[in-house]
Amino acid sequence: MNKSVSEAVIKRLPKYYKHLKELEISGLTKVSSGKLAEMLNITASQVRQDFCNFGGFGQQGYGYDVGRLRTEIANILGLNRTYNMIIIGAGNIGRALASYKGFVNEGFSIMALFDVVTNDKRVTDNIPLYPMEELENYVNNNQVDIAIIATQRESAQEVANRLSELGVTNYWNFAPVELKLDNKCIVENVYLSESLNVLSYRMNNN
Amino acid sequence: MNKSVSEAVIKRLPKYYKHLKELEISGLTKVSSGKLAEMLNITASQVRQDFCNFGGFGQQGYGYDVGRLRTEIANILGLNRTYNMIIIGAGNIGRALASYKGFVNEGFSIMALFDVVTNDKRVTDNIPLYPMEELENYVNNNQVDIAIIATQRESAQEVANRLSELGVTNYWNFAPVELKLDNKCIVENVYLSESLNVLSYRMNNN
DNA sequence: TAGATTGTTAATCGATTAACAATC
DNA sequence: TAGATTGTTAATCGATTAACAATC
Repeated sequence: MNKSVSEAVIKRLPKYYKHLKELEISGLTKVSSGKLAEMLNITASQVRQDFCNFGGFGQQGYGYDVGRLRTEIANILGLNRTYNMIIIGAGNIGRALASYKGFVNEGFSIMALFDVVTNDKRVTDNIPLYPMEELENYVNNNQVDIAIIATQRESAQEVANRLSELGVTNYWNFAPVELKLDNKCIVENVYLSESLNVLSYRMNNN
Repeated sequence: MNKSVSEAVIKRLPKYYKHLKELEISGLTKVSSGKLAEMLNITASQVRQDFCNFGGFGQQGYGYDVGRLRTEIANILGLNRTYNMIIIGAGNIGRALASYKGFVNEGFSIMALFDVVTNDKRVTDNIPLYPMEELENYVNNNQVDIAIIATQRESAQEVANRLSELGVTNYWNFAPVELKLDNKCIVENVYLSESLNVLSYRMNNN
């Protein structure tokens, strides 16, 4: 099993998962590597190789059972459990993520928002907004699986350090910096401006 | 010159650019491939190979001139001009992007927001919010370089079709669907839930 | 049984890394 | 001149693709 699954494969897993959910909703119960390949715009070979990394979930001559495959991939992705998340930074992005309903369905719940300024900002939906001073107290008394860093670039590292000392190891980072944390920490970055720059690159080089 | 630059290289360009800006701010005027490699966490060879794709901007025995290199990469990325953007969908993400100040510095300005519901929502900062019926009229009378799709999943494709018919060819898509548009269109996707799923994968497989 | 389609090995392709002559 | 460092070619590594025996 997963002794170093390549980055490329990992990035495709959520795509498989998404398409399998769609297939399941549309009532299909079986799917072939060829069909999945078409949906993801890759080759059937690659689909089979990808699943082979995890043992292979198909049946020769038949294909893959949609429900089974979806469950297997959900397990691989860790979607068979729930995650408590907090957001640091109640600015535009922080509040947008807080009120976005899409994550909860997949087991990711946002428990609290933190910001230096708490007065002029409303609590978003039913999620409480705490001042930064409350961070230590909150984390010590609540399970925090993932911290979402949605602060200004300047304070992101400092906030991550504080969280790291409190034992938080998993970060979804929206600040345009590379967080330097010790090796046991896991950081997944969303660098919006890089994405926008790639778009403008393509606009000028196609 | 750029006869098929690989995806991997393209994705690194914004990172080079970001670090070069930092170097410039910190007052450094020269930088070596080794130094840049260290900043990006790659090898010096790779840095030189990357720049070689575009002709090479260095000087043997010296290194790269920070200002020159930054300008060259800015040109490659198309950052030597401005872009007029509109946002379709004034929900959480749409409004967050509208009020985010970071893009304007790089020449990306948000000119208008569109949504089916315009009454109960305030105009964000100074950006006007129009009803969807105004879309055709607006696009026909204003330069729109990039459309940001921030609608619900369900309406994203339909909105993109409308824009495409109006001649808009460049899309920054935040809806969790793959937009199907003709080949001359350029779509750059930001799939937040895929990023979150990769995070949970790593949390469960490290 | 015949047809379909997997899992997996082998071949190919492309990206990364190493090496080094060129030269500032 | 000697040291540093590029641009670029060659070697290596890893990912994708092709092929096919196994088998449902």
